[in-house]
Amino acid sequence: MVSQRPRSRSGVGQTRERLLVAAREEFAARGFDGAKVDRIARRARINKAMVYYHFSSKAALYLAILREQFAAVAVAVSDARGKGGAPVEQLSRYIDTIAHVALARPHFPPMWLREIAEGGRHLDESVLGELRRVLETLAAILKDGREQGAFRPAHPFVIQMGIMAPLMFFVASAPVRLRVGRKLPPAFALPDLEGVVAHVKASTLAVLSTAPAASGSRRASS
Amino acid sequence: MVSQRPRSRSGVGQTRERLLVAAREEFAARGFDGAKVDRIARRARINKAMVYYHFSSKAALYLAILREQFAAVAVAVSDARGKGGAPVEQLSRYIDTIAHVALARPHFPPMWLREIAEGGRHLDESVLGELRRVLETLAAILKDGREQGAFRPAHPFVIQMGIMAPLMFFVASAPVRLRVGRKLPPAFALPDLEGVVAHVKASTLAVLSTAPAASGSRRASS
DNA sequence: GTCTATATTTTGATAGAC
DNA sequence: GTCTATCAAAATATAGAC
Repeated sequence: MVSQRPRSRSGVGQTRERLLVAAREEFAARGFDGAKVDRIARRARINKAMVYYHFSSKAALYLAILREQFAAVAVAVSDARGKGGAPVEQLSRYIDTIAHVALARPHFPPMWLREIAEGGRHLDESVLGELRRVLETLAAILKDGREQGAFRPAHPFVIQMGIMAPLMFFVASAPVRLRVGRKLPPAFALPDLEGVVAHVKASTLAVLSTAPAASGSRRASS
Repeated sequence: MVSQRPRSRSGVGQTRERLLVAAREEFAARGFDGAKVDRIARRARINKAMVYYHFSSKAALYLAILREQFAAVAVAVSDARGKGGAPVEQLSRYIDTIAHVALARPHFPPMWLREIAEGGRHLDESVLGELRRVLETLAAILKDGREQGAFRPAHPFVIQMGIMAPLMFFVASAPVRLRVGRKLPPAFALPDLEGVVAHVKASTLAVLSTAPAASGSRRASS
């Protein structure tokens, strides 16, 4: 089940990269069961046997990609927290970071949605660990805020849902939104991610904030 | 591609119901590609040939289930809106209704997440139509609120993400949350749906509201 | 309406030459 | 490291008897 990366570095070793890129696209677009090894190989312009040279199975390949994606998210939010600042600022940066990762790694949101739907059947301990790191980063921010009197008590899981879910959903739902929006009155002009980020920030901070909201200061959308 | 329901009503006609129940479970748990017709038949305690007697293909069966689920959501929110009341009340009821449907039909959230991830590949016009009805119901509530000066302008799509996404995500993520939470400090006691509903209501209303928030009146979680 | 085969294709995975 | 050829096991779908 492990990725058994060959240690020799002859040639550019570009094949493995192409394989990973192709697999990421295929898994994101079709899911684990919908993805076909043949198709991955074709996309990567390599032979199917090469897939099994680099990874012991389709499942191992999938897991490697999943792990890399979650690790990237965990590192990103951890780095963001490392920049310090007031709790409100940190939370805002946390949200920006999630949104940024979702944009920079467009395969992450669909894969994450699928894993949720799947009940996490493909998640092993290492991936769960990365997930925990993300949640712990958020929890630390909330704790700081509470101790400094800026935030009221709140459940990290709940806050995480309020942040992560709309962002993942929004990015992943682009194709569906296009199709639904096409037959809707023009007042429904499709929003952009920035609008969603602004909404998530405003709504999350409003719930957490202990300070009376300055009425009229926050935009709800673009 | 259509469900070609036989018109004869001899016997209790229970087979078809069992088939639908089994298929719903299988599709929700495994997705379209992961679901196997053999397994659906076994679960329904019928023969595989019976599946094809009732539905022309696996895809047609899947679509029938998807359509029924989305129609139920559309009807539920439409009914909820029909009960009238002030915009704030209506929006609150809209959120309750979505949460209630997600609980009453536990297969809906995972199927919805998967369809999003899939880019809506299996959604046909009839399903998209139901989806539009849901969005239009929300848009009508927001419009009322805006006209009555209770809500500030907001993008229906964005508001929909802020409501739908956390609820779907939360319900569907129960298994993953269990596994992640198991190794987290006890302060992370798992939240319940009510906590999420309260958060979604509070945060959405806070963003939309034109009235200064009464500081300290809203709980963020349970 | 229901079942027992069975046809046909696809798919994950491997053997073995180069 | 890379390819060709191929196996063995699923999986969708159908024929046809009862």
